[in-house]
Amino acid sequence: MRENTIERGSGVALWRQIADRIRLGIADGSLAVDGKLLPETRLAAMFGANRHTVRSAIAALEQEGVVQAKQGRGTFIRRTRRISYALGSRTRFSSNLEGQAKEVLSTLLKADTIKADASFAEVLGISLGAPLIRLDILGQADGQSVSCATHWFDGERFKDFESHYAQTRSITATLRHYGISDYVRRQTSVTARHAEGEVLSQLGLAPGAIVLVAKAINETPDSIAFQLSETLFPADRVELTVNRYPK
Amino acid sequence: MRENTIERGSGVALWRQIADRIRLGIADGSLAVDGKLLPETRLAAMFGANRHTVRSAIAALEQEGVVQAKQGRGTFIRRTRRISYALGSRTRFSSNLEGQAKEVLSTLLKADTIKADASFAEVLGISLGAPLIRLDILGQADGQSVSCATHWFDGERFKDFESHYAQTRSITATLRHYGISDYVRRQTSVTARHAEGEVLSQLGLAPGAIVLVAKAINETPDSIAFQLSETLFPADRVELTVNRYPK
DNA sequence: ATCCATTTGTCCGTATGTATG
DNA sequence: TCATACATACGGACAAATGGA
Repeated sequence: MRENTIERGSGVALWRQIADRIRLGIADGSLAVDGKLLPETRLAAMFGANRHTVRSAIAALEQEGVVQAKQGRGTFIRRTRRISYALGSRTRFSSNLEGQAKEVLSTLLKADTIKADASFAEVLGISLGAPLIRLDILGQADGQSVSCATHWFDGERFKDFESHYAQTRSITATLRHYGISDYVRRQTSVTARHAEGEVLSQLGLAPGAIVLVAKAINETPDSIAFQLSETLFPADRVELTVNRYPK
Repeated sequence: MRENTIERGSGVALWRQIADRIRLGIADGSLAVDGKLLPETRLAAMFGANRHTVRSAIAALEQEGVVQAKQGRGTFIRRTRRISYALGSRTRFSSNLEGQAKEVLSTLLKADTIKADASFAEVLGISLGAPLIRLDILGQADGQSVSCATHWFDGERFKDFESHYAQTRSITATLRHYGISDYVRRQTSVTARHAEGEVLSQLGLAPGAIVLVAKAINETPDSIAFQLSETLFPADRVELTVNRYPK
């Protein structure tokens, strides 16, 4: 659908660019023939690179669990489709992935209380330095990490949020405990960057992988913002969708 | 807001990772003090890297036009905020950027007719191999490239689309000529990857830059899909937003 | 059972890019 | 600017495994 060129000598290693391209080529089927990747020599010719370089790319993909090479037989594809995550007014993690994965799991990675800085305070309508609850939650679908989210809540309004969350393992249920029976997403903004730091291991990504970054504001039906969040999605495993009629 | 770590030996050169981080740091203000970037030694300490490496990163950003280093004075920031592009039912390029840029420009890069493959044919309800009009359009705001879109239309329904577009320079106006006075976006899916090939020069990006990829389906009010598009946005210049009430 | 083409795996050496001090 | 260490990329040669003729 787009170009064939690979850019050399500048920041991103050839093998990594090729790995990205192969991952895409597997997804849209252009580089795969019945469950098998095209041979290394073919790929090398297509990308205008040395076979060794292609091998490095394949080794990285093997590390990620995308493919598995077998001597004398070829390189077999292990995982293919991308999960769709819908961005809408009623965005909820687990219900969002229903039908796409058999098993959907949320794990609390970290919970603590920090002080609100200016930008948080303004959006949430609290004072500068007021307590702010921060939760880090890992989302998995069928044993594969698909998201890593940080959520922020007003620490005074939601006292002991962590303990309620620990019991229910659901943000929606915990909010209900505080009298919020319904909420909607005021805004989501999306951008992308390289994954870095601890999220690499949390999401099981190879260094240099790209993550989608979705920042969201949730509000009650009377338009009071009560939650901010920043969620990272591995760009090769997840696509975000915006549909005509948000449920 | 997130980690400080930089990953070495991993496909993406340190200087490029640092350049990406500095670009972000400029956008959110965390690495800039009144129009100036923090000194190289400070940055080197923050990233746990050598000053030479930070200098390489800054040189790349200078090449991109993001900053300008002046001997003895510091490194000055030339461009800063990210443009917000709203994804909604009524997504139109130029009206979308109103208020964010003084000058919004669309340039036709290429127009041709190809044959529909299976996936295009199915969504557009045309037959396999039927003519498909393809337009490549560059979007600029205040002299800066912000998007590079490929649009596909049914070649039989929209005969001579290119020439009408050339006159009006507007897809909305051209569609009106074919009796489509209104249309909405059925779906947008978003993912991200490294920019590659000719879009690098079209968008004025450094190799290795990340682009958001938005694939969209537009339909008439009676739910007939008539247009597919794939738009690339430089992730460091644009954020995509989804709002509560799509206009 | 043997040969052959295909395909991945391993080893050598060399040149250039990246990162540090 | 220099020196050093390691990562990246290339080229060639050959070994090892596979499956079909």
